[in-house]
Amino acid sequence: MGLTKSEIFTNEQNRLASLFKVLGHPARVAILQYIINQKACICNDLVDELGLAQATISQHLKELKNMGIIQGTIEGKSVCYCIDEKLWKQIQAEFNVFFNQEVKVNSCCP
Amino acid sequence: MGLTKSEIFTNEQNRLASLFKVLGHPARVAILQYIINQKACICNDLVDELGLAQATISQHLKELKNMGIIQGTIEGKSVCYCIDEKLWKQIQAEFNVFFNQEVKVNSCCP
DNA sequence: AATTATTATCGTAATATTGCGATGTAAAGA
DNA sequence: TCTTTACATCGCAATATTACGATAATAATT
Repeated sequence: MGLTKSEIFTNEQNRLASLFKVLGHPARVAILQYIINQKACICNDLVDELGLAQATISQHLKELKNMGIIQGTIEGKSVCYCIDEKLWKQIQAEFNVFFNQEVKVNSCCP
Repeated sequence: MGLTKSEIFTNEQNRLASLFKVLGHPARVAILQYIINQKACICNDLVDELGLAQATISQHLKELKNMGIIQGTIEGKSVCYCIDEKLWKQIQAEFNVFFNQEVKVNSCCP
């Protein structure tokens, strides 16, 4: 046990869940907000900005990269991160499809 | 370690992350879709519908209830679950605020 | 070439999550 | 009352996540 039974769910359910999951940590929310709001491309600044160790930040960045939400470009000895705006908008759209499902009226609901 | 350092993040960041987190499991996505799409109020049917043990379903329902996304009404010996539509729309709005932040243009981004 | 700066990765400890059997509880029905 | 049904909760095992120090890798700087 302790292992999610992905095989019993639909691809859509697994996809949605993994998108939600990667956003389900305050450090990753903070990292995204920071990258979105900086004009310049930040990288190591995240370590100073958030109060987490460099290894920890790097790990969170990796998860965001794995989902394709951010991209990292090497610039000399540092790395510049930015949002993949296309995917960003697409995720929003996928979430809205989920939320916009018409909720059927149930007798027991107030 | 192994403990999320909530205290270093803003309330908004922690709030968003916990909303995303509760949706970040395919069983909970499936449960929500099922409740949304049933006209009648379902309860134990979830155990048959998804391939998970009753104890497991009950635990996922509890997490959704704790976030206020669903409500359970006792009806005889069963429980009728439904979406809290008001909160449902509010969560969607909170997500959209997050996604609609203007992404600043970065020199390094393609 | 040696040093420094920036990031990634590895290994590991602490904690959280997932899943389920067993058991408890409360209402309905026999 | 006894049994059945429908859930909730407890306790546990397996696995995942979070965090960080140490170290490796790479590029700039001296």
